[in-house]
Amino acid sequence: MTEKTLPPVYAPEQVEEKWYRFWEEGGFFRTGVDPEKKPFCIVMPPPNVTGELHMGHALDNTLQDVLIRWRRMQGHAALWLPGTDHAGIATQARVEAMLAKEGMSRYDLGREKFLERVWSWKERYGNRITLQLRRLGASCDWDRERFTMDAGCSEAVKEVFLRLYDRGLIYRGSYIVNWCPQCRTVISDIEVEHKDTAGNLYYIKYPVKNQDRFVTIATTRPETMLGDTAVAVNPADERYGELIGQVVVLPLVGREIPVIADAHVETEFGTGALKVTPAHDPYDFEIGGRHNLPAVRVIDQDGRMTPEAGARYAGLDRWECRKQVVRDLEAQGLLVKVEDLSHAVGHCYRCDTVIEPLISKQWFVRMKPLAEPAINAAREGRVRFVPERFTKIYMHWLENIRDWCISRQLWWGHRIPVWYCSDCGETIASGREVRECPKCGSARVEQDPDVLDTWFSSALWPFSTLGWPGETADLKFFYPTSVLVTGRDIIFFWVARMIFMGLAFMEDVPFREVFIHGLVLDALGRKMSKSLGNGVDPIDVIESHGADSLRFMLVTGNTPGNDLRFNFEKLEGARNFINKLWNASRFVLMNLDPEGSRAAAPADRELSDRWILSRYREAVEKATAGLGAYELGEAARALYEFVWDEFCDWYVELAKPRLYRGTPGEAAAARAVLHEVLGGLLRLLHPFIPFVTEEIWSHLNKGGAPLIHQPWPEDTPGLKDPEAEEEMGLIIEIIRAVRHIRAQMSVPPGRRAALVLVAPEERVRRIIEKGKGYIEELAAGSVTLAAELTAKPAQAAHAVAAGVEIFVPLGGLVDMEKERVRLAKEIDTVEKELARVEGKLGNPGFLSKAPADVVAKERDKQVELSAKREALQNRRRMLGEQ
RNA sequence: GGGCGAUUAGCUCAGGGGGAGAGCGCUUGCCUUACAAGCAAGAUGUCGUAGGUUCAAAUCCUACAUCGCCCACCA
Repeated sequence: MTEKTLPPVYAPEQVEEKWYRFWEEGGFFRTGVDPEKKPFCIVMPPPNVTGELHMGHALDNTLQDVLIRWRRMQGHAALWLPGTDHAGIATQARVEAMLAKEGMSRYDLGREKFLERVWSWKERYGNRITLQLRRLGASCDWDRERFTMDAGCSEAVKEVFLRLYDRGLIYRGSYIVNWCPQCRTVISDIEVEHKDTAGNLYYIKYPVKNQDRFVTIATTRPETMLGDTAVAVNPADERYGELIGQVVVLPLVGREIPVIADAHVETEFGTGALKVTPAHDPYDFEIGGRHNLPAVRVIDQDGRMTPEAGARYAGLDRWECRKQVVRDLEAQGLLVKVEDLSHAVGHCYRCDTVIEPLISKQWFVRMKPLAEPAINAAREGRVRFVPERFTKIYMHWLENIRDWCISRQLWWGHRIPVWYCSDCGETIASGREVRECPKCGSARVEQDPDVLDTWFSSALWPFSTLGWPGETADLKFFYPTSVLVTGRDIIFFWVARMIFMGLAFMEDVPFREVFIHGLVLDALGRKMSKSLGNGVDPIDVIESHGADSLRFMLVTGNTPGNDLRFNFEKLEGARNFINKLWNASRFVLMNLDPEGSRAAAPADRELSDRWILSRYREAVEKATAGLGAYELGEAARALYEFVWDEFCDWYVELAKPRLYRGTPGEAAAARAVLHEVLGGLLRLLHPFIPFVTEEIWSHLNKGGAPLIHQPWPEDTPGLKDPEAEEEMGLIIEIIRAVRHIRAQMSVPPGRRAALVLVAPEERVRRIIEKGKGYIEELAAGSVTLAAELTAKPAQAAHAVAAGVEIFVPLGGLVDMEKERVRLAKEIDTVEKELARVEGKLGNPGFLSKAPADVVAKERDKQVELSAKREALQNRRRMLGEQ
């Protein structure tokens, strides 16, 4: 009776919360070390604590959840370890913005108070995204939730820093770095986004000292000329040969600077003469290093000109100064021309401000020694990318890697565990607070004010979350983790760094496989972004269509590594599918044997039962294979097709007459098979759409164990029933043909028509015999057709002669004549090829001289071709010889 | 400048050496006791262009074109 209470439309909002609570509180997501089971572990890419769930997260976490739920059902110790990232710049900026509203800056509060504010902000808002992940259905082991700045992770960060420092792989130095004047911190090379920007190329004359001539240089940044300390030309450049070693007078400044030769100067670009500003250009910095040039710093940390730029310019904003310099040059007649130029300009990935290269003292990680093992690991296949092509991108980056700048001028983050003695200048790296200098005993020691790049702690995530630097059972059991699922946008930021850190500290890769997915684009194919305002909020979607619909939409039609367009039609398609499943289940539940007798002896099964069970095996096979190959979209699609096109459209319809009008035995058999297949389907679909399947399961298996812990259906290709599949396949074709006749040709009841079956006669008779009932049922009203079913065109003609007016060749809804021609051609080519192979094999010279494997290959080919020829000839026979 | 991906039905996309696929949209007919978020029947494609390999190419190879992405110190 309760079955009747199931509404005809599935209402996700009424069940999702209930089931999530049931799973979480029931401890169904919990996993620990279990030597009886195989470990399967995914460490979640930690979303920013400041974050709100966006479509990218939804996709990433859906894929992970599908894999985890699948492996859990397969009986693995499936651990999905969640957590969040402290997101240095992002979080600090968020809290600073809050302070700004109160009219304060972090400096007003001071470091300690400010950090307190950030922590309380984190306590208050930091769990937001994890709550949103729950709504998506993410089956993480929340008891193990971690944070990149919790005690354990902080311990790991310190330990790694100190060990790298001891190994000489971390050093401090003055280098030119990418400075963001807005965020007021240095950022690493990969945090700089190069954007093509429309700019100008200014041609400026530099007078040669004591001579009446000039060198004309070209620059996009005239304001930096105030810091020039040389002009460089290519030594092979004939135009400038005699100038090398001469001195030019820097306009506006009056400084005398040398003309030097450097082989890296392009002769083609601009005038071939390059102004050298070591303090404000990475390239010039290197030239400066090679030639021992002084660096004159003319721009400060706020992007303003320094006193060294000269009184006229000091204090000006860099853009203001550019205009001023150009005006001044023009006034002095030193500006030759200005050209338009589109060139790549570095922007801050966070705030989009134009990066200012500055010389600054920072901490770096020496990358070459760390990169090498990471390259080897990929080359040797110890870590495998899916899709494969991302291996190349990863390798290319590591092969050309430069040292990693890891210090950040922020307060929120892992503070660099280094102290400096202001008396003797000693640098002390330590895991503990240092109060006095171990060298001179001075108490005037101060910790480095900077913190580490956020990605430094993320790089340790796969082992810091499992208890490193302790030697935990978790580490032994779950490390290396099974797979990393992430977007291709953070291969460098994160994936590569985890790999080299894992290799450096765990002596093994952090994960065996990296499953890369693309971006979620909007309906027009654009990146979803806040500034465009084209983002779709996953929570809105969950509220309107349910989490299962969102998940299913994200998984289907998505192939590894490729972008995915979000559109509502697809979402509706997913919802409709879920509703279809819901209704098919309603049907099964309504017809369930009230006595609960489910088992039907195989003997009671009829053709359609055998058929659907066999098709079900096929679905199991495809779903399992798809999941194993990370072809989740393919797996989901196979299930979609099975549910809709086979189970609903055919089997359920074929079961109805037996349920409604059949003998008790027939009805019981149908019920049992419906129950069995639906039960299996729910398992297969559970990883993709966990809520609705668990809900249906609870009705189907009252009082039983929940679906989430049911075993995944075994892949049993041996239980397939090819005979049933073939017979049923033909019957389905017949039914479709009969319907076609009726619909297209409007056969009124009572009028006679004939179907021509393209198959050997005795088979046709058998099929017709078996399929008669089905045909009468599903092509009702056409019953008079059944008697006329016939095997050969000739007989069809006979039927026509006997007053039958319409006939349609089956399989022959295709053009029979065209088919015959095609077949003839194919047989011809196969025969030709076969003749060639047989000729070869009949040649004693070939047999005695050719290598054994070549001969074997030819023999295989012969067998294959003969089989093919036979199949083709059979088909031709079936078409009916003329 | 280098690398990668895409190009298949009106739209969004799967597939992939031998008979062109799905969803949506469209046409026609249906509220048939699971479902109108549905059922049944249909129409629609020289699979970007040009070469090559092959008995056979939408599929593999090579160029090219268009779009997109990533990397890069031509100021």
